[in-house]
Amino acid sequence: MNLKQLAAALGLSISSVSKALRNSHEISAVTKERVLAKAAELNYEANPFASSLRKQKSKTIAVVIPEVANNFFALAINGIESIAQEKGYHVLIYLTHDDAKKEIAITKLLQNGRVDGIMMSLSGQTSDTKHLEELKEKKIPLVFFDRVAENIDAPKITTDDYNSGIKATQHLIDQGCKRIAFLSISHNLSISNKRMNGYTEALKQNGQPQSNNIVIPCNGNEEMNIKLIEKLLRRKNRPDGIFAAVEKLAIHSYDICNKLKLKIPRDVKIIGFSNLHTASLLNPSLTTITQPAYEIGREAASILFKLVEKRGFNFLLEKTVLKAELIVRDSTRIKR
Amino acid sequence: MNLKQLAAALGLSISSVSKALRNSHEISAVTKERVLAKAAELNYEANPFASSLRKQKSKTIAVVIPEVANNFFALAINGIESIAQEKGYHVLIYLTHDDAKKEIAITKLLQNGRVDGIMMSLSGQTSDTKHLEELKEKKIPLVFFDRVAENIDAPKITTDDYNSGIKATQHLIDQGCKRIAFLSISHNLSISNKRMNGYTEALKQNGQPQSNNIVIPCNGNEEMNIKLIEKLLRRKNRPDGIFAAVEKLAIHSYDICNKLKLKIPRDVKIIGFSNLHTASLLNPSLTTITQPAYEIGREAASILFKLVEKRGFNFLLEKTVLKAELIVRDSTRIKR
DNA sequence: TTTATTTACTACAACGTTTTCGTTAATTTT
DNA sequence: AAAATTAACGAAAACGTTGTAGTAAATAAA
Repeated sequence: MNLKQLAAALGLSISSVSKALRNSHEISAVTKERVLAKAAELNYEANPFASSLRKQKSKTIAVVIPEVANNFFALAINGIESIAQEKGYHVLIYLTHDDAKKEIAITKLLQNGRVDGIMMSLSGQTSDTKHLEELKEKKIPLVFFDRVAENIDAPKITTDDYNSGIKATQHLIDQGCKRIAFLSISHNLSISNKRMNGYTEALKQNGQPQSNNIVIPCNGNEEMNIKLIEKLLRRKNRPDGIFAAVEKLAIHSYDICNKLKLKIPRDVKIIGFSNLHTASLLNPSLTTITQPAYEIGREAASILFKLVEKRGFNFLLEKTVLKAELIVRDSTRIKR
Repeated sequence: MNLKQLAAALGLSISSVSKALRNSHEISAVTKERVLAKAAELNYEANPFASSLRKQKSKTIAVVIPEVANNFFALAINGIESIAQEKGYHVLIYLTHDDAKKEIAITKLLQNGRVDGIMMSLSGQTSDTKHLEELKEKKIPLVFFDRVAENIDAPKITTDDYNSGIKATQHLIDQGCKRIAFLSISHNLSISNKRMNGYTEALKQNGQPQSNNIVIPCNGNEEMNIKLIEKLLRRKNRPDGIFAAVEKLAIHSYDICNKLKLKIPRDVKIIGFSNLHTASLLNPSLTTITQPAYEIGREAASILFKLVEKRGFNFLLEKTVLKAELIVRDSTRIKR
């Protein structure tokens, strides 16, 4: 069922039917009625590829993220999808699994007009950003969220990672921690670095010497991370507080504490960035810095659509910073 | 950069270049080389809409699921995406949020050739399946996974829900439970019904009268579900075992036990279908029936691509049943 | 009444591919 | 050497839309 057949069934020209369907003023009201009725009757739906080809618009956006089995990204997708559905857009999803090569391959796929815009959260392995600059050169609207590329000129939606880093670290200090370790992810990621800077700053503010900083450079490799954390907790002067830059590292820390028979929070207090909805049910419940993931998704999508719909407007390059929340639970509670 | 420009740059006709790019035997080896080189140099990528329009193929599939902030679906997407990436397909994602109306609206969107195939897990509110029949009528390849529509003729990938239901219930019985409640979701969903049938069967096998069955009909509304579960646990002869058809209901049960100061597993033992990766870290750790979500996604995607690529082959209507695993943890452990 | 203007429609040329069908020239077969 | 085949390319017609540029008839303005 295409325009041609529909037009034939109506005894009208193809162009008239097309115009009637998009409610052009060139078509009389009665004819529009007839066309709409017939289209509904024959279950006509415009071919999206013909439309896209002709209009040079795909009504589709891409979401490129490291993974989906992660509450933060899942919630962000929820937010993105809600806006996309409102606006009548379609959402393509691509997973990098924190692999820079995949990220590059994916951006290649998106250079030929398949999508009207891209929302992206960088892979932890991404250091070279040539592929992102290519997207900018091709004028494809691009918005970063959470794991942003600082050196690329594009809107960025994040949380206040630096302040949250301070808040988390200060909280551990307030709970009596003397030796606090920071579990970082990829030094390529600004979120990791900002959270770390917050950590460093909080220690400094509390008069701790730089030499007290313990930064564990975790990365994409799970097994390696687990080993690093285990090694950390086996040190003779092991930390009494852990600040995990990311949910997974907090979970690993729990596992290893269990393995090593270390009691949380008695032996080690743990805080982590996390959107785990079972944080309160963990044993012990996990103190978290929780990001407004859903809102981040919605905000990022809104901005992307503004870019998409008002092309040429490049005034939307500002950063949007949303507030993350410290939720204190048992994993950092002082045992009475 | 399009074929025309590329052809001009090469001094060849459009059709020759097109053929060279798809490695046609009509083009000499030397010319092919030249074309490939130039295409790479000029960074040529075929316009996907023109190709799709011409070939009547979109190289895109749709994944329609209730939600993404759920480990089962997130892992399934991982599986789907991994196969799609191998095959060079793109993945559109649509969330129904367990709303039948949204599901219907989404299927409408997918009827016009936008996708070559659809993978679907039904919303819990879906009772009428007319919209699914329409997809079948339009000959759009369709594969169900997990939350399948029994009455629609399409490949279905599930886990052995009935047997898992028996296993879960038997486990509770073995752990000494005398009054076991089943928290169902939507009576429209065959997975819920099958799990319930397993529950019923296990009770029967253990000589319990039908009147001992306690089935709580939960549904999409969270607050309502929480109230139902709370009411259940406030009964004077409250159950000493809960079998949750779905992860979220198990989590709610934990919350309510906390609220009512009921000790798990002492007062109530809890088991649930779940892919929660923190199940072992909960307080107490949660006994689960865990589905091979990633494999389900991969299997469903593989079958879909077979349907897509060998159109007309309708022999692939069989059901695929994968095994779910009972993982015993503390929430059902007999206290010594 | 003649000339503008508006109304309601149609023809047709894109959009960028792919593919069928020609068309030469070169090669092979008789 | 003539005929038949093959190799390598090009012209042109789709695919299904949309928008521009007509074109009649009807209405309004002169």
